Amino acid sequence: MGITKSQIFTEHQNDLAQFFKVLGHPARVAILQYISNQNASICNDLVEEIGLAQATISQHLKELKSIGLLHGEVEGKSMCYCINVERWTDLQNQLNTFFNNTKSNCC
Amino acid sequence: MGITKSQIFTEHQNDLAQFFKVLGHPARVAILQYISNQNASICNDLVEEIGLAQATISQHLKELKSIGLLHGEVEGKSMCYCINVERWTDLQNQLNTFFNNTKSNCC
DNA sequence: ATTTAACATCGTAATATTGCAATATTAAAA
DNA sequence: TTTTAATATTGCAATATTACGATGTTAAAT
Repeated sequence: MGITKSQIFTEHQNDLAQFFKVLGHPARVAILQYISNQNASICNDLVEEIGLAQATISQHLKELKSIGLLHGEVEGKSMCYCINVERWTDLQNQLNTFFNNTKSNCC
Repeated sequence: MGITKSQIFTEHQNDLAQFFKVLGHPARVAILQYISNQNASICNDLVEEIGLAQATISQHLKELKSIGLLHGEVEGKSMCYCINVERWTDLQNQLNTFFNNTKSNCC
């Protein structure tokens, strides 16, 4: 069907999966890394750096914004995008909690 | 197009994104959590616990196996699935490295 | 040997995602 | 005011994902 049955999972499971999902595309990984190296970035730099069409980069930026990982500031005609460090750290902690709670031995 | 342009990204970016992607479905999060709580699990338990069809659970298990996170052992007619702790820890370290390297202040 | 139980795989329908061209929108520059 | 530059949005085509019924496969139980 292509539709995820979110109703049968907990809110936490859905949230966690949503975070992972947004990070689950190489363009979005690359965007985060590039912004981090530059300490900030305008969209046009990303288009040239990454090599996807402007519309496509814009879409990926939107998804990263949707989970609060990026925020953009208008700078004249440009947008300055940067990582929301507080959210970034929060997310890292959440993922580590998941990893630590899910470790187990077996078989 | 629906097709990711993997060629334009580094192997590391693609690998990282692939890990995130596999974890980016609530059913797979739920499977990992359940297996962890039980310390191991047979597929049929998961079908009852999670409430997806057997074929669907089997498919999700396959994806978790594809990144080495789970391994299954034949136990008579059943399969005993469990988390590959070594791989699990390795993955956690990789993700933390990514998070630590990608932190940045801005704007 | 048959049956049964537990999984895996296949085929398929429905929906989601990716990517881009075309077209807004917005603000500075001319 | 018109132009230009930078980004967002829309509309689509191609491919991927999710889910499940039906059908294999395998090993224990009868």
